[in-house]
Amino acid sequence: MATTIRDVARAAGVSQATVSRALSMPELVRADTRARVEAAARELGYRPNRAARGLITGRTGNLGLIVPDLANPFFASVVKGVQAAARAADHSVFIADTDEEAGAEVDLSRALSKQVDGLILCSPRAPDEELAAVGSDTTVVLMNRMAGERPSVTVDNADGMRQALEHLVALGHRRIAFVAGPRTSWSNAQRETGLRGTAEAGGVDLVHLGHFPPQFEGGVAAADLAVASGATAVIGYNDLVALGLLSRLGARGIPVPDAISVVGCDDIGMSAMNHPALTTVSVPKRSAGRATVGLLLSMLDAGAEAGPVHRELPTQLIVRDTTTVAPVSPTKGSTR
Amino acid sequence: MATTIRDVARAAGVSQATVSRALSMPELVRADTRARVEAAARELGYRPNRAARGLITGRTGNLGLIVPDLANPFFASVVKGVQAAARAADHSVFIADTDEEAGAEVDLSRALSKQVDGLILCSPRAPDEELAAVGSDTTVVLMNRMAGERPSVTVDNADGMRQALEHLVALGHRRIAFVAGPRTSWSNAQRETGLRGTAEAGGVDLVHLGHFPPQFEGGVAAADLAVASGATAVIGYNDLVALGLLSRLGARGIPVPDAISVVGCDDIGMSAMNHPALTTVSVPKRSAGRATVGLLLSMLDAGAEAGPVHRELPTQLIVRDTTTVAPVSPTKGSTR
DNA sequence: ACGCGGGTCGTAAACGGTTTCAGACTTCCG
DNA sequence: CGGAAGTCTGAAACCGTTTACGACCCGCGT
Repeated sequence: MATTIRDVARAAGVSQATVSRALSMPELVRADTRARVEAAARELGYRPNRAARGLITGRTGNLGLIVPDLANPFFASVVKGVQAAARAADHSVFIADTDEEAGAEVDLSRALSKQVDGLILCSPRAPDEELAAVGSDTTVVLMNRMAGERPSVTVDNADGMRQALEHLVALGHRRIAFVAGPRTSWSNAQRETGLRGTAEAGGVDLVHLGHFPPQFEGGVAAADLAVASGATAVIGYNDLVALGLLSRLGARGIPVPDAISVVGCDDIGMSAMNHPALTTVSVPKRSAGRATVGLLLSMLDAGAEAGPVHRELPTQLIVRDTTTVAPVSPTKGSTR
Repeated sequence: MATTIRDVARAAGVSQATVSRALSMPELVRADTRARVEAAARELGYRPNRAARGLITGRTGNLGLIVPDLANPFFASVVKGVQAAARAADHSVFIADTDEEAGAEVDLSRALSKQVDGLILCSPRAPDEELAAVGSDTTVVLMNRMAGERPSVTVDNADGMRQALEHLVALGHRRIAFVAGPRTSWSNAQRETGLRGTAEAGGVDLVHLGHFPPQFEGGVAAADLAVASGATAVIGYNDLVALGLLSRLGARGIPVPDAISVVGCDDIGMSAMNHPALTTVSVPKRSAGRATVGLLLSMLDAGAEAGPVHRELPTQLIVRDTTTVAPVSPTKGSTR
């Protein structure tokens, strides 16, 4: 039914081999026959079947992307970056959403592995040993986390936290709360160590508030703990968490940023739209997506020659309206 | 390198044909040899190459999904629904993001058509004739719009608008503005006709405010026009638009809902999180995604026997905090 | 005239599966 | 014990493409 290479060959009066060559290695075939083939192909609307080609070349021209939750704007942006880069390189991308379901990435990656040249795995929470199970069949690059010797693309979370903390310190805050994300999240760990390091250096009281789901509701739940802690500023694991904080603080009538400053992380679109606009550390989501497919693609045609690679992208604090100088008389905490 | 059907055959001491049968038509092979084959397959970790299978069966087990913008939470939810349903049916899905770029769906669908059994096209803005160009090669079902005789899944936009309008009328509003979405958007047209119909029946002044981009910024831009129009309530094309309206109204110090009521459409997650929470007409995004793959899959194994099909899902007004009774003395407009 | 090399092109064998067809083996019955 | 019917299994063709190999033609040098 669909037009095949044989149809083109017949129409052009040549063999299939010539058609194949004319289209993919044009310099190997004489100019006039090449023209005949091209004309016939255009005429018949021929498009090579990539699956059949992949069968013999080993390259399918497909990439796989596994993310925990497409509805999370952070991942949505990453996906867009991946998409764009893949399309530019003439690749298609399978996208699978694990729905935050533990262990699903293993199944999904196995299902995909035969159909793709490489896999991008975005699995912040899965334990390392689980990741080890995936991708013996296909080349895998991790995104937004590191694990073992696996190639990966990450963002400099620790430095982002440093920027946020120094910003707050410069504003006079000395007791600062951090609303932690999921206990097993890789980037949460990064952010915590980043915070701890600069907190010690800067002499600030860092209050660690339990582990909360990295969503709006998590921030809502954490807000009361934050004000009770006597902190004059709160850093949310996430923009979503930070927005949750803002919401609950607003509901309680606590003015932001005058009574308490809030900063988020990720810089999702919503943050700029909020009122007041959220101060946040921006992570290059699109670029990270692009960089990851760049790395993956380069690994693919390097032919596993270079060792494991790692790229880390910078983060950047964006100061908006939810941070200001610390209130003059903090309710409690060390002001000495 | 990867284990093939031949490896399994050798390990089990049978031919490839038997392996193939044992795994896909188990009743055709004797119980003991079937057991041997299954054991060998499990042992070697054999997973059939779907691309190779597709080459001869014509079914790849892949679906394609083309959406205008993954970062838009509306589409993100739809995608999640599609994902879930596809996974349940043991299918993988290619996702392509056109980035709102006109004409991109044609290219993308052509690129994908050979690799998928069917295509879900979510292209609210493209003109009908452009859609006609896509999908002569593969079966296509439209999502969130109709066009010609194409099979499609939509939501009852018009009825949703009716519910919203009746809600506002019941609250005493008589002059109501609608912030229209893109001029060429199918669902915008649906929503406008739904509004116009019930507006006439209910005797309300419907103010049509230009065409705005279906985003937060669109709402921001439209807000001032809305208050100037003298309307006591505004319906946004979108939740994003409605949130933009709320933002600008808040910035101008106009109290919502006391001075003006606002209602959105779609019920994206953000709407419930806003303060005040947005009254909106909820559209079943996930279900729509699921229903679309259901329809597509049923068409695929019906073998093009049934004619074009259409499914329409209901919408449901969700009353939250941005709507209340009309203010007693509207600035202007017909109060007679 | 002959051999040789380079440029073009066709034949056929892969790739990893499925499916048709026919043969081999059982089983059962007369 | 022979044969018919039925059950399993294997050989081979096929899906659409790429590619190794060889055939052919041409012009060149000797």
